[in-house]
Amino acid sequence: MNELNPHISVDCVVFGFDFEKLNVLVIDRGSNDTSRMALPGNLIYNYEHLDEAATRVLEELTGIKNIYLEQIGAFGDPLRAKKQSDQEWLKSIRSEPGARVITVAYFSLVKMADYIPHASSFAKVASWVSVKEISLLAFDHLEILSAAKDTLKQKIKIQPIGFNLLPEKFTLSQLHRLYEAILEKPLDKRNFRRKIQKLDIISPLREKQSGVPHKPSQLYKFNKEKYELLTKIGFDNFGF
Amino acid sequence: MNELNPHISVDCVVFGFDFEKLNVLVIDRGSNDTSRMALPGNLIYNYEHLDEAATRVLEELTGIKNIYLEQIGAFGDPLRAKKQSDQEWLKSIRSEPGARVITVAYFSLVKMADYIPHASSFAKVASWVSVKEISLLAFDHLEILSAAKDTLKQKIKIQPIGFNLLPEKFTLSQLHRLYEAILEKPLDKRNFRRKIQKLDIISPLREKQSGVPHKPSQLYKFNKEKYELLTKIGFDNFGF
DNA sequence: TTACTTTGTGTCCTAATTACACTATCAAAT
DNA sequence: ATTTGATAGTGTAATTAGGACACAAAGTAA
Repeated sequence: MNELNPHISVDCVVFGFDFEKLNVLVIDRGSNDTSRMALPGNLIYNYEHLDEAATRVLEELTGIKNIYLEQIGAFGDPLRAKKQSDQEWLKSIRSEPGARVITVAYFSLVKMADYIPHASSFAKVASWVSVKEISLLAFDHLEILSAAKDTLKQKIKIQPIGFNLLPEKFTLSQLHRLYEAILEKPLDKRNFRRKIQKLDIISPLREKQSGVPHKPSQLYKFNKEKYELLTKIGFDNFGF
Repeated sequence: MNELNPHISVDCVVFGFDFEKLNVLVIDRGSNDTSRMALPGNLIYNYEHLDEAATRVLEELTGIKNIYLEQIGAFGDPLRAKKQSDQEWLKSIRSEPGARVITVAYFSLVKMADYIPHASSFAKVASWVSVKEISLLAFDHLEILSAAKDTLKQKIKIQPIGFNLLPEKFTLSQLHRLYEAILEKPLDKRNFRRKIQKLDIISPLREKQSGVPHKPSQLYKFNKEKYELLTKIGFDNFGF
């Protein structure tokens, strides 16, 4: 048995929604070649909780605090260091030859407006890429992304986490398109609206869209209090 | 930053069903004191996949192969080594002072008859303990057990994994009690039977119970083929 | 033969789901 | 001022699923 202990990193799948499709934050490690794009991640400190490490990595990258974060699981097989060939990255983690990396993956939901790549003053620049356009990523990050999508799909069926992807004020159409984007299937407009309204976890505001070249839409906000009531009853099924 | 790398272990929550309640395999590390009971687990080898490590640990412990295993997630905060006081265990993992342990937790579903503690010829003896009776475990294992129960509850709603806990031939009543035990809520007998039969993933055998002091029950087997058909349609909701 | 135990079944009522199409309201262009 | 284009917003009917509920049947044991 090799006595080397593995390195532990956290990788984050940060989802954002642009009112049309799901996007993910990726770090461009050179060209525009997707095989050189990676999920944001870093080694954990020795004194750090796993969840805190993920929070830190995201804040270092985007400056966003109070981010919705959820663990996906642990990834990393012993061949990972051999499969990937990025010597620079290997050095950057102070890798001894033969040492492996185990990564604990997280997924995160943020309001896209909270992170605008070129406005950021952070070292590595991450950029938003449509989830559908990603067919290759560095390391095992494609597998992690895939797991993140699955976890998100499941999770949104039992908890109202989608609101983390929308601004405080949003329209039913935006919420509708969000659910369609996450679940990757069309949902009937009227049935969706009826269902979401019956849940009674969103409240209409005294405000409508303005400046849009069509009928302005009613704005709503997520009603956390009413949702808390539901969970106390053991509610865990949004029926999608 | 401390340069020590953490140790990685796998811990397994092995569920078994005795036709009445859910049980878990725990290792008795001394007395009958539950604070000294722990989930089976071990350090991973450096050349080992995470899933393989979990498979190995279980086989070393119980001799069972082809076990249903699913990752729950990674656990372990930097204080774990301080919180727990078991010096013997610390030594057994060759722990440097200050080194932390991160554990990747798995849950596993086995047929209880496949592992009978005292018939085993394995070093550490694990024993079956009713899940409901466990209110304390060593390390952070109670937290892991709790996560395992939650994961199992969710998972059984979308995949027919419960059959891993039953023998090849089982009765509808046994399946019924299994679902009640996992979901921790009563399910109406007739409604349960109707629902499970409509799914069409179990097939009656030309065989009935015998030797029981009551009306003998029809035996069924899980029909994997029909289930595969369902999944191809994207079916993922058992409606519990 | 009786007592005991568990199996196995059907109906009614309510709630949830699906499929489906037209009018209303705004900005922009003419 | 009128038209065009775009999206918002709404209801109903038919089907399907879910929940509550009680009694006869088939075996063993006494």
